[in-house]
Parts: sequence; structure tokens; C-alpha cells
Amino acid sequence: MSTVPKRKPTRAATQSTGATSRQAILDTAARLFRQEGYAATSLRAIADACDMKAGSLYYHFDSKDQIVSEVLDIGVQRVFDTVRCAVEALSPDADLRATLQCAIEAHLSALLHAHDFTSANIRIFGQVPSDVRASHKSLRRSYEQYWQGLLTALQRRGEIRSGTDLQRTVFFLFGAMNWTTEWYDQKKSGLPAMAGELADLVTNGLCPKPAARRSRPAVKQGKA
Amino acid sequence: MSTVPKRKPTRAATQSTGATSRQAILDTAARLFRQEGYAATSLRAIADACDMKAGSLYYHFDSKDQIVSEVLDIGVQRVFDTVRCAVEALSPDADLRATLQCAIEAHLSALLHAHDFTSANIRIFGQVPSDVRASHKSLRRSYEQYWQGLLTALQRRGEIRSGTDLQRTVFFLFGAMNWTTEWYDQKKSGLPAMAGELADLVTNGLCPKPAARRSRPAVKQGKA
DNA sequence: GTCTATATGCCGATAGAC
DNA sequence: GTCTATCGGCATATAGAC
Repeated sequence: MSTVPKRKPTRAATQSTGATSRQAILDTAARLFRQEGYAATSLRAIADACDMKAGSLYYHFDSKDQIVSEVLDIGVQRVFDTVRCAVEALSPDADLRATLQCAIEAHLSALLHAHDFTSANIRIFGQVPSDVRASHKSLRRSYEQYWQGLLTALQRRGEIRSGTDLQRTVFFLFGAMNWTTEWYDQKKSGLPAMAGELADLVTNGLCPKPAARRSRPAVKQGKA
Repeated sequence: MSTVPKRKPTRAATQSTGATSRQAILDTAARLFRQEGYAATSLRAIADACDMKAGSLYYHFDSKDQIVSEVLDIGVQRVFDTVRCAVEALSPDADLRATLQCAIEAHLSALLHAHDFTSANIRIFGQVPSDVRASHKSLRRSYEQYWQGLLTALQRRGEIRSGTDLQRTVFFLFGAMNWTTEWYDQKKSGLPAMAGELADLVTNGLCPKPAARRSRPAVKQGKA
């Protein structure tokens, strides 16, 4: 019930102690939203975890909607920045497999390694009030289109077989990546290995190589 | 806060008008849980949508926990039955691509075509009280292991390259499938086509075919 | 900036009339 | 089987002291 236009504090405000409180509130909110869901996380719970009282939150934010709105925003921005930065560090003629491995690992790293904002975004997006959700769809869409652009460039260079619907491919890939929040266990296996396996699946498929090698020369495939 | 042992009504009860009310409550609850999330769906809202009053729900169920518990249960059972039934109708020597297409299409059909229970399960599982979640993990695990068994059998027959971690593959596949609840638009494209594209991605990958064919037309796999 | 105190309303659940 | 009435509790949000 907010539709607040303002969002960011002034630069001056970020220098006062308020900035740390404000950030602590956002950090805590992201963690609790991820763990408990949106509706089940009360402002009292957020305040308690920050060693504050519920009423004090309203000095920094106008409403619960505004808090969750910023949490969602930061979540997408963080994974977007991480992936873009990693991909831009690649050699410009990196092949399909290398590009996928790099982008997938960056996305998964932002998602699984101590980033409550990113995983909160995925888990609570469908639970927030519809006006909050609507105002964040464009940022999500930008990120989707970034991936689509990546794949389109690879397709033009002949690294992806023609006829593939790349939008749908991106959605499948997002699903495989984002679903890891439901099962990934850090103790069982490293993240780069998992990223490699997904990149391999999407590049080469499950089917055994027929005769000639395909993309990854490294592994020997003898079944004798 | 329930830990209720009993669950199903007696056969006699299902013959009275109570059965229809009971089923209407479950149907409505599944729809609202899917749309709004678990915590945001009140018993009053469920009752309203059933043209009842909130107190009347307690004739059929002991608690909100019990309602959501049954909704979750039905959701997994429904998709499990759909997939198992479809796969059992396959020829026993169906190849990887055909098996995947069949199972994926069945799973997506249960998920996307008018089955609130199935999509509610996916969306609210992470939001329900932890004791409810715990009591349904075994059913989910059965379904995962069914898929893993499918792939293991195919791997033994040489249809899946060795060295692949099939548990992880199943999780990636589940992610790609379950994420479709977030973006699938029935008007844009048919479900069989989408299932085919995912099956193709997982079978052959994005990489263009090098020289020889890979899986599709060649069915010289016969061991009759 | 953070506190206490409070307004207002919906929540899950129960009791008992019909 | 469904209703009305109600309990105690917790929700978001506000007002004003310090």
C-alpha cells in the first residue's frame, strides 16, 4: 500500500551511523526473507535480529514493502554484476563451453555463497505484493536479456546449432541454476565442479559421443 | 503445532456430502497457496472462496497445518503417478531421447495444466512449518529416486555417457522443469514442443553436431 | 536515531447454537 | 455440517518522549 517514489538515501546520510543501521536492517531482512519467506517474516523479527525495536525501522524505511523492494533490487543487481564482470574478463573468442562454465559459475557463486539477497530474491519473488513484483520485473528482464545476448552471439559464431530457441534455453538454464538453492550442499562438492557439470550437460548433453569429439577434448571416453 | 497422526477420513465419510466440501476446501487451498503463498493465505480466505465460514473448516480439518500437509502430499503423488504411468506405457527399449521426452512432458503436464496441487507444492514447500516439511521429504525423495532409477537404467544400456553424476543431473532437470511455473505462457507455445526442446537440450546439448549423427534417427539399439 | 506506548485489524483456533 | 461469537495473540504502522 505504499507506491513510494523515493528510494535511496542521500550521500550525506550514508556517512552517519544511520547507514550502518540501514544496511544491517537490509542484510537481516534478506536473510530472514530467504529463510522464512516474505509473509512469515515480521518487522518485529527483523528488528529483534538487529537488536532494535520494531518502531525504529520506520526511521529508515516507510513500510515493509519498501524494505522487501530494496532487498529484491539488490539481489538481482548483485548477481547481474557478478556475472557480467566474470564474462567480461573472458577472452573475446572463448568458446561455448568456456563461456557457459564462466557465467554459470558466477551466477551460482552469487546465489549460493553467502549472498542472502540473491537467494531471497528467487525464493520470495512470487510472494511479495503484486505492485512490488511489477516494479522489479524490468530489472529481472534486463538480466534475462543479458544471457540471451550472450547465447545469441555464440550462435552467430556457429557455436550453437541453429534452430534453437534461445529464450527458452535461457529459462531452462535459469531453472537448473536457481533450483540449486533447494538442494545444494556445500560440504558434498565444490561449486566449480557443479558449474562444470551443468556447463557440460548444456553443451554436450547426456548422449555418449558417437565417433568424433565434440567440444571438450580433455576427457577420454572409453567404455571398454 | 499439531503433529496430528490421523490423516484420511473413513470410507463412509467420503460418501456423505462432507467429501465434496472437504475436497472443495483442498482444491481451493491448493489454488490460493499457489497464488499467494502459505503464510499469506488465511483460513478465512479459503473459507470465503468455498462459500463457507472459517470456523466450519475445523469440522473437516484439525488445523491449517493439516490442510497444507494434505495439499503437499497430493501434489507430489499426482505428478509421480502421471510420470510413472506415462513411462510404463513406453516401449521397454525406448532410447534416451524418447524416454526423456515422455517423462518430461508428463511432469510438465501435471505441473502446468490445471493442477494447482502440483505447482502449489513447488512454490510453498519452502514456506511451510518445518515439521510439515520434514514429514513430506520422504515422498519427494521417492520421486527423485524414481527419476534417478530411470537414468541409471539408461546409463547401463550405454545411452548416457559414463562418468555423469546422475543425481545431480536429475536435480538440474527438476530445476529446468519446475522453473517453468515462473514463465510458461500457454498461449505462446504448446507443451509437447517445450518438452521436446528440453529433452533435446539434455540429450544433445547446444553444441552443433560435428559429423556423425547422434541419437535421434538411429535406433539400432535393439537387443531383441 | 532509538525508544515506549498504542491504534487498528487480521490471524488461527475454540465453544456451542441450530 | 455449518453457523455465530469470541478468545488471545501478533501483525503493520503511528505518535511522541528522550
